[in-house]
Formats: sequence, C-alpha cells, structure tokens
Amino acid sequence: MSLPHPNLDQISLANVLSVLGDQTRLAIVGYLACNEGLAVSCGQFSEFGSKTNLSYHLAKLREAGITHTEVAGTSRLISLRRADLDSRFPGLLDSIITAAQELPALERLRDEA
Amino acid sequence: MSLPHPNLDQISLANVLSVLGDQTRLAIVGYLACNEGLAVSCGQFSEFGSKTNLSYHLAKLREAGITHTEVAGTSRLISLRRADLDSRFPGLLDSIITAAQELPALERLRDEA
DNA sequence: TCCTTAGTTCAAAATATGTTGAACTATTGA
DNA sequence: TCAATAGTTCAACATATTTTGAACTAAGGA
Repeated sequence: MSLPHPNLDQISLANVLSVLGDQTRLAIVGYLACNEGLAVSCGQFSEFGSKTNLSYHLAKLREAGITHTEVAGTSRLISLRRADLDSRFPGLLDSIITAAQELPALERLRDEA
Repeated sequence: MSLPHPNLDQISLANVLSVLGDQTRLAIVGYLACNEGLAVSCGQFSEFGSKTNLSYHLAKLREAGITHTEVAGTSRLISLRRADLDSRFPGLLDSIITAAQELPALERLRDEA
C-alpha cells in the first residue's frame, strides 16, 4: 500500500524551501540523510516532537515531494526522495543536508549515541 | 547610512529557507542574481507587488541575511550577500538561484525585455 | 479473541505571516 | 522654499501554520 506522493513536475521550489524552513522538518531530513539505506520509521523521530505533531510534519515533507513514505504493517518506512530532488533541483538537497548537520537537534542526538 | 543586518553567525539555515520559501522573495532573489554588479533599487521589483508589500518582503530578506541594503539618498541599493551565504551554506544559493530561473514571475520579466 | 503498538484524523486554540491603505520621513531638483 | 520621489511605518485585517488532546484505524502477537 502507498500514500499519495507528488510526481516530479509537481514539486515546486518555493514549497520545498518553505517546508524545509522549519527546525523540526530540517532535523528529520538531516536524520534521514545520515541513515540513508536504513529503514527509518516515525518512531525514530520521537526526540523531535509528539507523535501527533510528527505525523503532521511528516505529511508536509511527503506532500512537498521531499520524502517517500511506504506503509509496512503498522509502521511507515520513510526515506528521502534524493534522486528526484537531485534531478529537479541539482545540488539543493546536498547543500541543505550539509548545513543541517550542525543543527542543535541533530547534534544532541549524536551526542547521546 | 546603513540598516541593521545580521552578521554571519546570526544567519540561520531554517530562517533562510523559510524566507526563500515564498514566490515573491524567490523572484526578487532571482532578479538580483541576474543583475549582480548592477545597482538595483526597490522600484525595480514593482512587477512583483505593491510598494508597501515589497518593503515588507525586502526587510525579511535583509533580516534573514540574504540581501544587503544600502541607503543611497532616497533609494536603497539592494544586493545579494553572496560571499556570506556561500561561506555559511556552500552551494545553497547557487542551487536555489539556478532553480529559481524557471519561476513564472522571472520568465515573464524576461519575455517583456 | 484481546491487547498492544504504530500511526492517523479531527477540531480547537494559539501563533505567525502576508496584504492593504493612510500617514509618514527624508532626499532631491526646480 | 516647495513639490515630487523613494521608501517606511503603522494598524487592521485576512489567511495560514503549528500544536494539542481525544478518539480513531489497522496490524501483530499472546
């Protein structure tokens, strides 16, 4: 099963930027970037907000075309739409991810590990 | 004379992205990028909104550290803080400017010329 | 079957953002 | 000095976004 995702030409620059212009969502994207290839589910973002709130932010990321969400039983497997974003906006995601690594929320997470 | 501008370490990624996550401001930045080196004043953005509204958007860009505004008589000379942004967020501005060139507002402006 | 786990949906409230017109300041040119 | 030009500020309004808790669905495991 699969949730609605925009296709390439429906992904708009202004929308991507405004969705990423938020600490919580930037932290989520930074975390996803550090864990590419691994299966990441909503629960892993619990440091970043309440369950309800994360559901809201994750929907925004998906609807903007930034993440892909796959339904797997009671969980959702979330990943970056890296290839899609790279082809639509070359270099954008890389520069954002690099800059996002110094975000307090992500540094805190790394310190704990 | 000079208006208040944030210094390098006061420029935050989330703020820059959220300020650029708006059609009008993206168009302004795209225009500035096409006219680097030239003196650009507020009046030149009149296609993008009313005088009052532009004053608001230009203040947001300045306060986020994206533009520099220099007071010159009754005008303001506006420019991108390219070097500052490049050093703080390498590659970010370039990728945004490249992607912003296909924005309707900017294409319209080029068609008229 | 019953309970737990994972996440969603909804409506309400709080907060932030964008847009407007009227009144304003400051500089410049006649 | 006077009027015009360039842009700002303010308050008001409209709209959008974020956050919350309570109630929900749907899948698994005991």
